Amino acid sequence: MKIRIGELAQRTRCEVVTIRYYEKEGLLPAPARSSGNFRLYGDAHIERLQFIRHCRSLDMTLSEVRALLGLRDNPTQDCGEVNALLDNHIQEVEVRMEALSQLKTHLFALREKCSGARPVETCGILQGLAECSCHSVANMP
Amino acid sequence: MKIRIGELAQRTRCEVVTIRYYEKEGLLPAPARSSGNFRLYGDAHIERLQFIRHCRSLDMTLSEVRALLGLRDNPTQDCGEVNALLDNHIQEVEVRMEALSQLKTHLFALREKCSGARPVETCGILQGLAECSCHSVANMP
DNA sequence: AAAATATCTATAGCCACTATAGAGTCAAGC
DNA sequence: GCTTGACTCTATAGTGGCTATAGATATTTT
Repeated sequence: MKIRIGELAQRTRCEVVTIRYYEKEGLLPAPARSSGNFRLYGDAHIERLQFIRHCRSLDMTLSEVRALLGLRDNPTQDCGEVNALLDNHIQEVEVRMEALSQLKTHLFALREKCSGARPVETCGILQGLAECSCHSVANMP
Repeated sequence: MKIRIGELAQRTRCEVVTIRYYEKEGLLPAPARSSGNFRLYGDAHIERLQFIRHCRSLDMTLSEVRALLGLRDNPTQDCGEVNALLDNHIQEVEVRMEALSQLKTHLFALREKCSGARPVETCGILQGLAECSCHSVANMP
């Protein structure tokens, strides 16, 4: 039951180029090839790619995905590391949400400064943006 | 009152390389040069760079910053465009927050699936990740 | 047999920087 | 005057996670 890259892409809702990219990055093992040099994938590939896409849908980096795949491939005593990785990721997401929330506050404050119907020269928004940089640069991935 | 790039960097809390990058990108005009070919900046540069950094701290893209600088440089009748740009940006941030919030929900649900003290083979998290991709890939900048 | 579609490789681009290499400039101390 | 060290210069490559492109081959459909 071998499928080609296009069908794999359809089944996993993952772009063809992205599949090849994952292979190059070592996340997906290089599959068998047809006589015409087309990639031929089996069930294990489908499942593994689904795993990767699911991780990505949870906004994990490829390096996190790589780590999880490694733990899957080389099972250890218990899955503490898996939990730790996930906890870590959850924390990062929370930090990011907090940053975004503050950002929104600043943006609303800035938006309040102008109602929109006056000459650019006196626009409170542009003036607000020109004032001293009162908060640090958000560093979001 | 001309300062060199290092002092400009200090005053604006912006890396030296980033200043040169902004110049290359056309956000900052090329400054005068000393006899030894060092960049020499004046007050207008300082103010402009602060404006840029402030926009960046609000997570605007450089293309948004470029647009705002353009409106500043070529004042039009009223500042409706400025307001529109900001509203648009605020909306993007809101969309991003909503996505993150859903993400967190998914992550918590996944985290619940394993308490951490069992063999990797039966880890609910890894199993959860291997199951069908039930939500789309988050597309966050 | 021809046309349309799918696949192949290799390379460049995206964003907003960051890092590196190798050379030149300048002020202070000896 | 000479060295030391801090600063600056240009040019180039790398980051992440793809996306886009070009040009060549393979397979499928008409």
